[in-house]
Amino acid sequence: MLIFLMIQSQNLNVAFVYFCRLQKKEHHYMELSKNFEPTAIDEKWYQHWLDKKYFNSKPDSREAYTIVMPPPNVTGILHMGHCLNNTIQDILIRKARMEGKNACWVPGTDHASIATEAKVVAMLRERGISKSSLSREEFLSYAWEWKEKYGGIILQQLKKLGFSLDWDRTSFTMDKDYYESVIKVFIALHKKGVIYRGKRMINWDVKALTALSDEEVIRKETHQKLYYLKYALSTGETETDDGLNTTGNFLTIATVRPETIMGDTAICVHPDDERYKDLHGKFAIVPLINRRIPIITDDYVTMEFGTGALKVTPAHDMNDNQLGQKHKLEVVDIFNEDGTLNEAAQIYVGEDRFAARKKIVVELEEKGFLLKTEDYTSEVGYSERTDTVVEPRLSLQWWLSMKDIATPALKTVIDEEIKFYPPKFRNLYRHWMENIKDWCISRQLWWGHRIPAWYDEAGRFVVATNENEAYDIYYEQYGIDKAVLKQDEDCLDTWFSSWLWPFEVFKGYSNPGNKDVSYYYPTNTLVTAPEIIFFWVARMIMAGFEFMDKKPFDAVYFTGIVRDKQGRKMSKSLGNSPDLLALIDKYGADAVRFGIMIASPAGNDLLFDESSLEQGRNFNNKMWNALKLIKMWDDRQASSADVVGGSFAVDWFENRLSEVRTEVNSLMKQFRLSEALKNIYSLIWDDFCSWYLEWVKPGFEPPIDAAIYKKTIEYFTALMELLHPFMPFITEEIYHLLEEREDDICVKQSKKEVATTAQILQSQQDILIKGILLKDTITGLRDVRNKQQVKPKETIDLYIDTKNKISYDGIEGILARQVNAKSISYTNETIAATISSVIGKDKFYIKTEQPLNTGQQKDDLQKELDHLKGFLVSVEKKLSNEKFVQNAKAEVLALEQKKKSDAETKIRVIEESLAAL
RNA sequence: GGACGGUUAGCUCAGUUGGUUAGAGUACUACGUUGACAUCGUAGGGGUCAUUGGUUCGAAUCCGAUACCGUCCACCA
Repeated sequence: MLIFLMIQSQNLNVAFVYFCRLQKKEHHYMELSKNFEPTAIDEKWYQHWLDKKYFNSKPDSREAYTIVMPPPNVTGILHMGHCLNNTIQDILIRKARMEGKNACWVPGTDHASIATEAKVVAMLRERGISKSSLSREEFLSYAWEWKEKYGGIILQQLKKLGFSLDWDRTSFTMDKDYYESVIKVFIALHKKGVIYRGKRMINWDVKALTALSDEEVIRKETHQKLYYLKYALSTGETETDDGLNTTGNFLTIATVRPETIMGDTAICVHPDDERYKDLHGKFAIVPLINRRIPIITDDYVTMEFGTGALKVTPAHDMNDNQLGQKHKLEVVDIFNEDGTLNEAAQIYVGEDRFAARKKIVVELEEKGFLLKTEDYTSEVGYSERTDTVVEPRLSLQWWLSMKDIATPALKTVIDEEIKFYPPKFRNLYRHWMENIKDWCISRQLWWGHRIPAWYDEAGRFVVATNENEAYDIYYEQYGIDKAVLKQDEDCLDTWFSSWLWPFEVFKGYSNPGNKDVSYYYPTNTLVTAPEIIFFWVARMIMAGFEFMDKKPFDAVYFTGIVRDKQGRKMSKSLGNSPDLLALIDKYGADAVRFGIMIASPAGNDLLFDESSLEQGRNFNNKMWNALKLIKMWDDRQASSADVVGGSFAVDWFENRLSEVRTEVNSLMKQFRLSEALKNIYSLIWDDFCSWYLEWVKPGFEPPIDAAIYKKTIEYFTALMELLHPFMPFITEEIYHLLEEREDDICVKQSKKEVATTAQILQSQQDILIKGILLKDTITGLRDVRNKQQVKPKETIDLYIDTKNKISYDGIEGILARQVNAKSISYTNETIAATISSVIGKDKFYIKTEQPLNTGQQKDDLQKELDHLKGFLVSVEKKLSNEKFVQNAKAEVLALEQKKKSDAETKIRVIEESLAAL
């Protein structure tokens, strides 16, 4: 229609030009989809980056920036924890890469002995094969088969999120070299005398049939019953007196584990407990099995708990065991390794411990030994891997003495040579390290690093790299050459291999001093979950000092725990973990990365909510549409006329950009990534899209100024660079769509920021301040229009009453356009028949065609007047306070005085307006 | 039982050495679709900063106590 009219008016030339622009617009519109469509774009760029080998790192003259990825279990599938963890690492790595560092991020997997062995056993069971029917070699070949098939799944899934890992360096804790290093480490520590064998109380997993370290035991509040049992008192007075005759009197004890009474070898009371004073040194008789046991005293016993009498079962309780050692008690082990009762129990032999508990309670009650039962809640240990109740058990295991190894590792964190973020974890670390216990490193499993110890038939053993060496050492040590040696069946705790990770991925132990390890080690940052601070972080620090003589990393960033909307920890058993791959399909990788980062405050847990992913997707679309807008502008017909004051917009944005860039850099140095992202988000959405683009947007008719167009492309590019570490795919795509480019944003070197916040020049400050004035004025006038129901399309005439006309220099054009004013003029007098409003210190009159609603205006002005008067009172109160004037700093005082005079000016202006109405 | 952390808008969080009558995102409300975007725009409402006592001219901020929540550690059967 417009074109038709133009032709009608014989303005043929203009019409023709306009028609061409329309065509061009149409063309661009077809080129770019309505919204950002991530799937194909993500795949395209990831492949491109791989083809270009951008993620591959080799030692060179640049500074290295190294991160070793915490290796996920080979059994793992991608979950929210991985996503959060690795997104953070990717952001740090990509940022470093763009800052000109040689960024190296090493991927890999952990063999996870218990978890993997459980998976393999389950797989075999499905095929109808039991583990016990297989030889070690047969089982391991199934396990490797399983690993080859499923062990890489998680790494493939990580690629979907765009992680810039150096895939050529992919490591596995059971790679040949790695395996050999673990064995060598064992031998070295054994030689040093810190690895030893010992029969001790350990946490036993009756399902996995293996020892667990303390850290692998999860304590959970558990509802139980406390049984009060009567033990008959024996007439016999001495140790040798074997009479089972009873005095007819009883002693009552309280226990939650009645099935262990067959293992009782004493009853213990507090020496000061008046109730039992006459029983010291006497004997009691265990119900049902009639074993006579001594009554001993120890101040370990709490008089107030239960009856104040404790049954002592040294084989089945950590504390009882210690008591037993102290008092040299007999140890009666009544359980098999699978948690069933053995011959020593005499009764219920072969029954499971919990089945036996039920039955024995019934029998005790029937025979009159059960006095009463109470409900009781206490913490019970469960196996982290199999979730069965852990059985304390005496067992011969391999141990690593920790005291000496821990010393330098503690010091380095206390001295902040290794920094923890957030720092609160330092205390936790210190406490654990100061109270460190020896580490049980053997596991009764096949999948893992086999303990390099060989035994003869007499139980004597040697530690050696291989069988031949074992025979040599054995001969040397015992002078026997005809012995038959058998290797230990057990393997090492998984963490005994992963504590070498930061240097062994560079073959730092197997090939000491090689080029890679000297270049990349110590690594820069470790990003991990606080749950494994003891399992892994602490031990890596120890290994670093023990084997490399250097700390493994400069900083540790502990991520939060990912929780669901209700604050519950995400877990498989709760089923509240979303399907990450489905989310990536739905929202795209960038949106997932955005969503998880924006919701992840530094040092806090992350409450995952899909709505933050939606926010990420919307952000993608916003940027996509900004791109479409810019592509519609045509720079070829540019004039140099600055029709709408675009040059102010250009200057202003330049300064905003540099301001935010400085802020972002500073936040990222402090690992405040979520806040950095918020700043970038707001810079793009608010400052760039909502303000800048609107300010430079050409009208329908005039083309955009060539210089402004060029600047706009430059700014958009800079924004994409800033955002790239967080959202790599869309930024790379837009980078290439903005202009024809040879290079990629992925490896683009960002400008070095020289200025710090303090160094921002006064002229820059002035521009930023003017920007604030402009925005406030626009917002204020739009508010007035809204309240007065002036239709958006309706133009106004604007009159400004200001003492400082110069402050509107260069922004009048933008202001007029943004508030749809057809004219702006200055005045010192009240303009009749207008809407008046006070914004900042200036007064505005708006002339419209609309009938005026003076009531509404009066209300608004009155409201503001009340607020200002209240404000003024508080300021005056402060200023009339002598002590304040005496004590406050000069700046503060000046500020208060300025506040006062500003408020007074505004009040006067508003009062004038009110009077005029 | 011990240690540490937290409590700010309906929700998720900022708030730098005490100094505008406390900010953001999201949710909410009103208005608005002709050309980047309704997955959007414009504007708005919303908080006794957990409670309480103190220090100070001045406290969300520093100190003490209380309550609640969380995490870790610990041997009360």
